[in-house]
Amino acid sequence: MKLKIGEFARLGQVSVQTLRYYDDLGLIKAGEVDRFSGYRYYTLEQLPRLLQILALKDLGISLQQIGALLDHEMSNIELRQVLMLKQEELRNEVQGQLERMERIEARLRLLEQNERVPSYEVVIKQVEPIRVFSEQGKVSSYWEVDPLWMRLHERLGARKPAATGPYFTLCHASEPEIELEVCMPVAMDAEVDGLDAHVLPAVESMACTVHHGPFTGLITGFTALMTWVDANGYIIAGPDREIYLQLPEPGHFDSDPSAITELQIPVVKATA
Amino acid sequence: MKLKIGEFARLGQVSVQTLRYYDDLGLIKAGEVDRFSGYRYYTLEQLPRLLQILALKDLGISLQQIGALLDHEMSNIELRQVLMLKQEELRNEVQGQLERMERIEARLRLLEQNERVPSYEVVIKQVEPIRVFSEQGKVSSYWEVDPLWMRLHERLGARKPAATGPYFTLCHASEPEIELEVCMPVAMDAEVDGLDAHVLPAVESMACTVHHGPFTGLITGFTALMTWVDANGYIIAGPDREIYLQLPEPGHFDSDPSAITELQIPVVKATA
DNA sequence: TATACACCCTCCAGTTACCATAGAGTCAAG
DNA sequence: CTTGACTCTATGGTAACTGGAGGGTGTATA
Repeated sequence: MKLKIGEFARLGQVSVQTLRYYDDLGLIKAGEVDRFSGYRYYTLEQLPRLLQILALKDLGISLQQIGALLDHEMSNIELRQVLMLKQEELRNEVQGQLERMERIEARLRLLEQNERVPSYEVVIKQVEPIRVFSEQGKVSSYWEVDPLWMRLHERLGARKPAATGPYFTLCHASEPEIELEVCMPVAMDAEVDGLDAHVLPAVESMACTVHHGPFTGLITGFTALMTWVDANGYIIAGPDREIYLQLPEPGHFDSDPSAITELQIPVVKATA
Repeated sequence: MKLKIGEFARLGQVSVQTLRYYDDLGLIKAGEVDRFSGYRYYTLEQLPRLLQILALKDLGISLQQIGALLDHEMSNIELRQVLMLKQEELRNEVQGQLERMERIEARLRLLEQNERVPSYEVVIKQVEPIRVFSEQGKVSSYWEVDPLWMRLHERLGARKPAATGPYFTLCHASEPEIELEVCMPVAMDAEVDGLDAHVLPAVESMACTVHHGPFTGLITGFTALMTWVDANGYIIAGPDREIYLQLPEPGHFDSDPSAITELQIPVVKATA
């Protein structure tokens, strides 16, 4: 009693191509192949093997592994490990998908209010430790930060080391007073005698967005960023940063539309 | 201020190849390409677009759709639909994955007890309606089913229509008495004058396995099937079927190892 | 000025588990 | 003998990249 491939396929609830594919892979060879026509013939005895394949595939195991398994090249201790790994993988995937669903919800809510594609996109990055020369101080307004830059400039004097990235500002506190730190990133081994640089530790997850336009708009950028952070179930976990990717023309800080500034806030997932 | 592809990639936290890929797709073209070296140069102004792409991708939207979206070929009503569809899709996926995890658990438990790959694989199929000529009756034991077959045979006499599949038995009840129905599947339009066939309705989900060996072992097959059904959170929802894919040699029902029988039980997912 | 080294280019192959199609051959019934 | 359902091989496609070969470019240092 031989079955043509189509009949066998129906019994196993798979497509004919799939069977041919498995044949090519050697996963389940046809019991007999007609020498002249090339027709594959299967027997009912092969059905259990096909079903085993489908069952294992259904658990998410790759065809390669299934092959190894069925040819007894894999002990059931290994199978166990594979299964537990798969489970772990699935757990993570489910977790990720749930988070993605949350983000979609947030986006849909945003869409309710806003008409167009939002102007601020937020991403979560990891940030490496950065070594900086910096100058910290209290200011009475965000526009009074210049003196800090000048002090930094003076301190470094002529022996300025090379900056390894754009300058930025850290905001340590805004209440009761605004406390800022202006930073110039330098190489990990850079030294200027008599001055000490310090290292900002790495940040696991940093919510980031990019503001495009004059500094007067930075506040809306921060607002959008904070809104996102909140809507996506994060909480703030450190001083935020303002990174001057592209400075405005000197003297036009409030009007040059070509300025580009990255806004960053360290966050952690709220565990509620 | 132009950025080389590597710098731009770092800002967006993507790989250089990815940027080149997106360039090929036209998703985000380099702002300038050196005519001679072929070097791509990006500007900071392009960063927001890249971040938008990444944000949308992160929501699970395909690059194609993102392209359409950013080029304003897709209204935000459509975006909304896409997002809601995605959400639905994710919900189903999560559902599926949770079920898969359950199956893996069941398999792991099975592995605890059993040493080898299990001898019975279970699959869930959909089953089409089947038209049958059948003979129903009560028997005192599963070995007393022969008379039913003979009655069916007699009734059909010489005017036997062609069977459209293997013969099978339905088990309507096993308590207090065993009530069986022996069936011969026929075409939907087959008629034998004076006899009426009836139609077994389609079954949404049928738990199926294949028993390979003499009939005496059928009981272990059914046991395995029921165990699986139970372990995977299903409950029985109709009469089971025994399909004689390959009958044993006549007179050796209890010993012929080449018999192949498919065991089927209609089930529904337990809603607990 | 030479050279080292990091960076960039294009093109191609590979990943997974199949599906679709073309063009040709085969089988069983009427 | 034809018809229609089936089968064969071989190739190309899917999504979103990754990796590599083989070769050119840009800049900082010796």
